[in-house]
Amino acid sequence: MAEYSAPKGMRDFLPDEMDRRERAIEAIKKIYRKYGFVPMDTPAMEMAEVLEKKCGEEIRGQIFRIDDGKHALRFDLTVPLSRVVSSNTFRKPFKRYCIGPVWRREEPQKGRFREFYQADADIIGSSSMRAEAELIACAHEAISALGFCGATVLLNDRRLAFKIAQSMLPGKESSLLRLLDKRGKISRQQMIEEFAKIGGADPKSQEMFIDFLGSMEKSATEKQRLELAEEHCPEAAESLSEIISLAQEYGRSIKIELDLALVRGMDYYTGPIFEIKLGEGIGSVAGGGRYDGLLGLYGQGDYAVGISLGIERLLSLMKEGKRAKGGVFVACTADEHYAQTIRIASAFRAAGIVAHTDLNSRSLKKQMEFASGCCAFIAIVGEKETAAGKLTLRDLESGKEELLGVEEAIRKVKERLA
RNA sequence: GCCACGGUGGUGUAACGGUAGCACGGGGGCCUGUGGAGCCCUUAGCCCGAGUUCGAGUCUCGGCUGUGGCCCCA
Repeated sequence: MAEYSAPKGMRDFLPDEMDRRERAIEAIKKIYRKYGFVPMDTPAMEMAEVLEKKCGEEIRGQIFRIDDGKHALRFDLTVPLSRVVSSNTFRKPFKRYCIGPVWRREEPQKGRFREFYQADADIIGSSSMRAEAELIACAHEAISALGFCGATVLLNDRRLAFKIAQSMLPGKESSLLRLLDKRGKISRQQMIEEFAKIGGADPKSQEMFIDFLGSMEKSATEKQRLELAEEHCPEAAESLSEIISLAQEYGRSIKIELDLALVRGMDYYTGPIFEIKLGEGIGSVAGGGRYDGLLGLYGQGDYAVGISLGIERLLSLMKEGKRAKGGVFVACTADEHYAQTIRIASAFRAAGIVAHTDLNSRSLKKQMEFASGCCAFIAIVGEKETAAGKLTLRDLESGKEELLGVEEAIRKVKERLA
């Protein structure tokens, strides 16, 4: 056990791990850019009052405060975005992405850390459901770019959920929504008991509640669920059906399920909300929704909708891949040849090939040993090579070696690594 | 914030309350220009602090931290 370790809930990313992270982040960035999102980032810390303005009590207690509470570390990427956009003029719709760390002071556990990365894409300035559909399609594509297939999008609308809750337990909507969110995790009997606890003890409410649970289970088809939505909140139902039909046009055969009990945590959502999950028993890997009210808290209000990919969860589900052995180790047999070694390594690098040189003046044997752990080739530079203006290129896998000019060697390496 | 179980070199592990060992990894050598094997040397550890005891890695308590669960969330 080291005397000093990373702070609680925070991690060091060693090279193999970091390599996977960077690859995943690059893959996501590439998709976001393809959909026209531009990069934008904000500081790790914000004025505390900015963060406190709109976050539930739960998150408030998780904020990392510094400077006697005057400043604090951002707990998500959406609130800082709202601050920036509400006091700047961007051509609308403004579409940005941001991949970076956020901090929450919680008890660490599976898939949950005190410092973790989110990959957000947001659209500011569009009230149309086209924005939702685009975000869903984009996130779906990003997730499949990471090698996951069969992702399912769960879709609901805050307005609808609220209306339904209101019809059953006026005044206790948020408790009821939280309870509905547990559906599937606890038994039906427990659901009913919990429902009674939060105020639905009378037979009439219970009947409505059981009725609703039953109708959700019975509504096997999207059409039936939409009809159920229509009954409670026509405007939400219209939005939902629009999102579904638009999303189908992205040519990705995106599987969308209406989940009338989907709630999501952040209380700034005002309209459609969505999550993406990869399968039963695996938590969601992305979530988002419309938060039209948030920007107005910081200045100029505007429409806004966003989605956030949970990098940590996605990475933990990805197969552990070893870094590929690539590149060339340019070995040097004696100090007087090191200058030539540098020149040859530089030539490889100029050609786009990863090149190492021996920094520790070690024996050729040691250099071979080291090279075999990370490289595909070793290029030996010694007396006879320097004299001939060439190098000995050895394929570390086959063990074959030959005396080549630098240009030939580069061609050979490229051929092999292609 | 709550609950359960853990914490021995960098990693993985062993040691009845009695000298902290082993393997892998790292560095060097056997081998002064050719790797993956073998052998040798070396490096490096009982999470922290109290208590019980002649004596604590081992028992007790507290803290820190890790894993998992609850809550909540990504």
